[in-house]
Amino acid sequence: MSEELMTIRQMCDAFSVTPRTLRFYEARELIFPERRGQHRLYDRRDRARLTLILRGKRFGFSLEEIRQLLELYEPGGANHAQIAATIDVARQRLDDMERQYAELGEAIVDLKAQISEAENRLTTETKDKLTG
Amino acid sequence: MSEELMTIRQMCDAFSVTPRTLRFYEARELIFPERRGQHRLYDRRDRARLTLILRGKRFGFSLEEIRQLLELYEPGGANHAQIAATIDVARQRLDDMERQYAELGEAIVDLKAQISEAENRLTTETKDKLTG
DNA sequence: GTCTTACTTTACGTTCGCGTCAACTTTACC
DNA sequence: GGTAAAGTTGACGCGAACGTAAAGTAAGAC
Repeated sequence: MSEELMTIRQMCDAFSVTPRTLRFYEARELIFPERRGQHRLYDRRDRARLTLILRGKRFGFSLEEIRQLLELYEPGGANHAQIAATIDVARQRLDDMERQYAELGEAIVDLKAQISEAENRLTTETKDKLTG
Repeated sequence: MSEELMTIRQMCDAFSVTPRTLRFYEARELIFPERRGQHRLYDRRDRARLTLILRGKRFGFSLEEIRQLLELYEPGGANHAQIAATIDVARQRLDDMERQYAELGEAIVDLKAQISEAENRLTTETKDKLTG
């Protein structure tokens, strides 16, 4: 267990996904588990990538966008031009994320206000009944 | 023009959506334009709702979730129990949004670090070529 | 050895959020 | 009143991200 390999079931339990999902991500070339015979085995690297995949999904990125971003987290392999291209992609995503961050902050403030306003309506309505 | 009514085309141009999209939102009961004869006419309220719809979509909410949230922004009509239920939904959404906000902040820091690291790899590679 | 259990591939099905015709009706303009 | 522009209602199509059933394999338990 020098590499802390996990079976597909252990992965599913750990990350709350289904086997279908993991195989789907593999088909889309987002993760590359080893094969011991026919079975898949996931190592630390696969788990790190899956964490990033699930995070990306929560932010509304498509699997293809996530795949491109993951290249940025890979140490070697790509050539100069590829790295540069990936950086460009990443910078655009970063812009999107920062815009989304700001907007989300506003929306939170907004929603909070709406909630307390609605709460006031409730208590006021109650008071009306009591004093009416 | 006391209510600043807009045709579907004007709406599409103003919000960068297609007529199909607006009719789809109407079918899902997210907006309720008036009818002048057969044609739809959108007022200030419809535009406000559409703004919230598009914002919600950017945050990854489904149209059904958005529909529920929109009830919160509606002044009258609902009864006590309905308002209370809507507030519950809203609070859960708010939790999600705040979690997402925090996580997005981390992801931004993370991605920035990855980008500058990748940039360093580029410049280092260049230096290697120059000094090699 | 066979039974169970975990895993595999293949492949068709499903939901969401619209796109894209097709066929009609209005409305605007001359 | 004819015609073009804008709008209308179906209805089917489509890509993304899986769900799900079918059928096969491989390894350990007894």
